[in-house]
Amino acid sequence: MKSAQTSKSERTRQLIIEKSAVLFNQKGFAGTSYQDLMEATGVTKGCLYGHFGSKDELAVAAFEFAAQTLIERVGNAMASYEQADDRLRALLYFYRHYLTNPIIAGGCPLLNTAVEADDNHPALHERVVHVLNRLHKGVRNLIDLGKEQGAFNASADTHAIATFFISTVEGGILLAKAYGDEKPLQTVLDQLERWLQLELGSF
Amino acid sequence: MKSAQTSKSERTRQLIIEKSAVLFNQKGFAGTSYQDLMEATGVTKGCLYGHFGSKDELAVAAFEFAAQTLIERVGNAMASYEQADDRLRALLYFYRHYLTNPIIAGGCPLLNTAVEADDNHPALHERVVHVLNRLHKGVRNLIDLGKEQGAFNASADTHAIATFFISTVEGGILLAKAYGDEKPLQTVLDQLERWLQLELGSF
DNA sequence: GATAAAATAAACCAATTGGTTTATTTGGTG
DNA sequence: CACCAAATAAACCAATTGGTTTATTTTATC
Repeated sequence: MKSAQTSKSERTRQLIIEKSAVLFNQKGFAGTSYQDLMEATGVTKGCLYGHFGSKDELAVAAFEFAAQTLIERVGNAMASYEQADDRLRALLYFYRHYLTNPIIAGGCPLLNTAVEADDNHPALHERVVHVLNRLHKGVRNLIDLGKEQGAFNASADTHAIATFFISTVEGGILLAKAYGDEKPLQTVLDQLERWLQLELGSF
Repeated sequence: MKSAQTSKSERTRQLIIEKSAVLFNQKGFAGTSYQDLMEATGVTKGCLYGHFGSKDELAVAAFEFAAQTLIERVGNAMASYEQADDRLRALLYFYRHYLTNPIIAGGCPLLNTAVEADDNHPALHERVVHVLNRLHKGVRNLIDLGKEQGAFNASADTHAIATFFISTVEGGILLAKAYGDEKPLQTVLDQLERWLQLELGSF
């Protein structure tokens, strides 16, 4: 009827992924059981196994979805601007509302998954590294754009700034989540913004 | 009967705590089973339950130990200096070698435990917040000392700097752990050091 | 060297784990 | 409208989970 492109199966698969992503993000991989997944998705175990061969496979798909959503949201936040300085402001604004307007419940999936995966789950860990690379590259591209546009200091260390940016933001998210209060993240972003102005030239 | 300082029981208890702390830090609370704990401690299940009434209780004791060790190490790193600027340098130096000379295998227990606990484990979460507060207070005290000694800019925002400091360092540890490479942490600390020099006046 | 404290080995428990299979509906779609 | 993909309900599995109990052995300390 509606869409010839999304079959029932595909829609169910997507539903499973989206609901599972929240669970895994909140409870972690080891902390999430099939019982939890069945309750959260509203789908039977047989259906779950019909779409994903194992918990690992589902967890990877769920993380990919969460990461893709993150990347898209970051992209969308900046998409309407052409000037790098505007884009950078939009990026900071995006993270400023990260907790009140979350990508996915349970905090940053990159942070959460990285912590659990790096010692325990090679498949997930590999994806985490890949997404971190994408994010890092995105920030680097933004800085390089600003340099080309003459808005940013040409001698700024693009790579170091990108690393510092991601570390700072993830650390801020960690504190905000731990305290159940977005203020630490706001504080961190305020400081980061001032630092960026010094490093890149005022924007 | 009871011996003076370290009874057999106390020594075993400490052994259990120390070995468990590593496991929990690497595998997380949900990811660690009694089977794992028995193997890691070399002690039987009966002995484990003789000392700790439940996995929760043991996890809390193990985290307290890890956190106490962290606080002590940070303190020791700075203890031999009287000047706040020297202490701050020592603190940065301490974190510079955080991964090659780790407090406990598996990365930062504060970071790891915070991520798993805040949505799942109220008892652990409470301890995490408490330790974060202690750490924050420690950094604030250091900054205030520097102000009193006239080494740091008196108008610097102590609270915000402490928050930024912790966020940045934890974010750097996250990246370094994810990449299995201490370079991101080095980069982050380089940037943080430059930023602190600007904020506090060169030290 | 005696002895109480500490630790072991083991059986035991009910519940849950991740995962499989199959017969039976459901309902989307052609 | 009829068919078949998709989803359900259920039983089933062996292994493991956190946790308990008890009889036995080790050992620290007096």
